[in-house]
Amino acid sequence: MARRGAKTEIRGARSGDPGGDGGLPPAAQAILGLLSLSEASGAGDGYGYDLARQFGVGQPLAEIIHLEPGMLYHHLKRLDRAGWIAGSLEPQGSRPPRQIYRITDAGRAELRRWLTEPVARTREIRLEFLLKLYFARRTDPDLAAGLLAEQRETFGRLIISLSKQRASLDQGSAFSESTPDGDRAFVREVLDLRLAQTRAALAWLDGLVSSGAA
Amino acid sequence: MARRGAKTEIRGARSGDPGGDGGLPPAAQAILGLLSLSEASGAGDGYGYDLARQFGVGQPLAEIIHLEPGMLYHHLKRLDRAGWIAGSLEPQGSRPPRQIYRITDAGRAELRRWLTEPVARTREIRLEFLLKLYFARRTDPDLAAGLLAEQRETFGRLIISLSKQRASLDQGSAFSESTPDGDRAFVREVLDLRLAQTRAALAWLDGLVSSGAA
DNA sequence: GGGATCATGTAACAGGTTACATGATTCA
DNA sequence: TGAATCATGTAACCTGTTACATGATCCC
Repeated sequence: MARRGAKTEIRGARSGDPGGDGGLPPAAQAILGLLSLSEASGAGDGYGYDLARQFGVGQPLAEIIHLEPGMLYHHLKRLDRAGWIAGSLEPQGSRPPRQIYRITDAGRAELRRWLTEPVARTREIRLEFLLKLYFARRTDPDLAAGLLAEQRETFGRLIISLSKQRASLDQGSAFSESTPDGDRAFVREVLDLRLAQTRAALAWLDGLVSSGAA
Repeated sequence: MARRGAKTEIRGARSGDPGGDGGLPPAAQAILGLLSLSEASGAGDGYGYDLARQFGVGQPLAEIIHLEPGMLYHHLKRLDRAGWIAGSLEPQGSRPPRQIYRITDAGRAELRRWLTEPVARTREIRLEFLLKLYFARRTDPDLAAGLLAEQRETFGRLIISLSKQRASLDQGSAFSESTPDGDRAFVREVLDLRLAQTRAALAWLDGLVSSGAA
C-alpha cells in the first residue's frame, strides 16, 4: 500500500474544496474584493498588515468572517501564484518593507465572475453570500441587484425541489419499501428543517429587495 | 523565522477544532453511536466495511453526513487510541480478516455526554444536532426529550441575545460613531439573517415537540 | 527602559476530500 | 473472463487554528 511507481501526473481538479463551485475559498475572494475596492476608492493600501486591520474587530467584515494573519498571508501568496494579484516589495525607510499587492485584470475578471454567481446551498448564505453582497454593493449597484435576483431564483428552485422530495417520501418512491418507519419519519424531518432554513433565507432576501437595499 | 530553541512543551488544548465544544468531530460521534446501537439492538457488526454501508446511499444517515471510507477508518483508529472503542482482529476463513470494534464503558459515557448537550450555534443544527437527535431517539426516548428541551432553551437565549445586539446597533453603542452608514446597515442585515435562521430552527424544534416525536 | 504597534511570516497540528493501492472471491 | 463486491487502508492535497519567530520603531 505504498504507492510505488504511481502515475501521479494527474493533478488538476482541485481537491479538498469546501466551497463546492470549484473556485477560490471565500476568504481569498474577500481579499480580492478588498484589493479591488482599494484601487477603485482609495480605501486601504494593499499590503498584508493593512488588510488584516480590515478583517479586525469592529470592522463589518469581522461580523461574517474570521481571518487570522497566518491564513491571510497564505492566501496572498496563493493569489499571487495564481496570477489574480501581483506583489511588489516597497521599502519604507525606517519601517520594515511592505509587500504591496495590486489586483490584475485576470483577478478583476475572477472577482466579477464570483460576484455574479449565487450560492447553491442554503448553508452558504451565512458566509459566502454575505461576502458577495458586501462587495457587489460597493462595486456596482446593478451587480448587487442582479446577484440578489439570481439568489432568490436559486433558492426558489431549491424549495420546489425539496418539496417534491418530501412529497415523494410519502408515496414511498425513494427509500425502498423495507425502510423502517422511524427512518422514514426522520428523513421527512430532515427535509422539513432544510425547507424551513431555505424559506427563512428567501424571506430575508425578499426583505432586502423590498426595503430597496439593492 | 525558524523557531529555534522554542518551548514546544505546551501541547494540550486541541487545535483545529471546528466543532467548537472541544469534543470529537461529528463523524466520530456518529461512529460511536452506531457501535453503541449495534451492541444494544444487534443491528450491525461493528467493523469498517459494515459501518461504511450504514453511511451509504439509501441509508438515513447519508441524508445528513457524508463519510468516505478513508475518513471512516481514520476515525476508527483515533477512537481506538482514545480508548472509546476496542478493536480485535477476527479471521474470516477465505475472506480478508475483519477488525471488529466494540464500544467501551468510557465510550458509552462520552456518547451519553454528547447526546445530552445541545449545540451552541445555529449552523450546527443541520449536521451535529440532527445526528444527536437520531441517536438519542434510538438510545432512550427520555434522552431525546431532554435534548430537545435543552436545544429549544439554547436557541431561545440566542434569539434574545441577537435581538439585543440589533437594538443596541440602532442606539450606536457598538461600532463607534465614525462607522459609515452603509457598514452599519450591513451589520444590521447580518443580524437579521442570523435571527431569521435561528427563529426558523426554533420553530422546527417546536414542531417536533408538538407532533409528539420525542 | 519597556510595552504597544508595525510588518511578515513559519511550525505543528487537526479535520476533510479525492484518488489510488492491494488482493481475494463471488457471480453473470 | 472480467466486473462487482469484500475489506482495509495510504498519499497528496486542501482549509483552518493556535502559537511562536523576528526585529524595528514609536510613545509613555
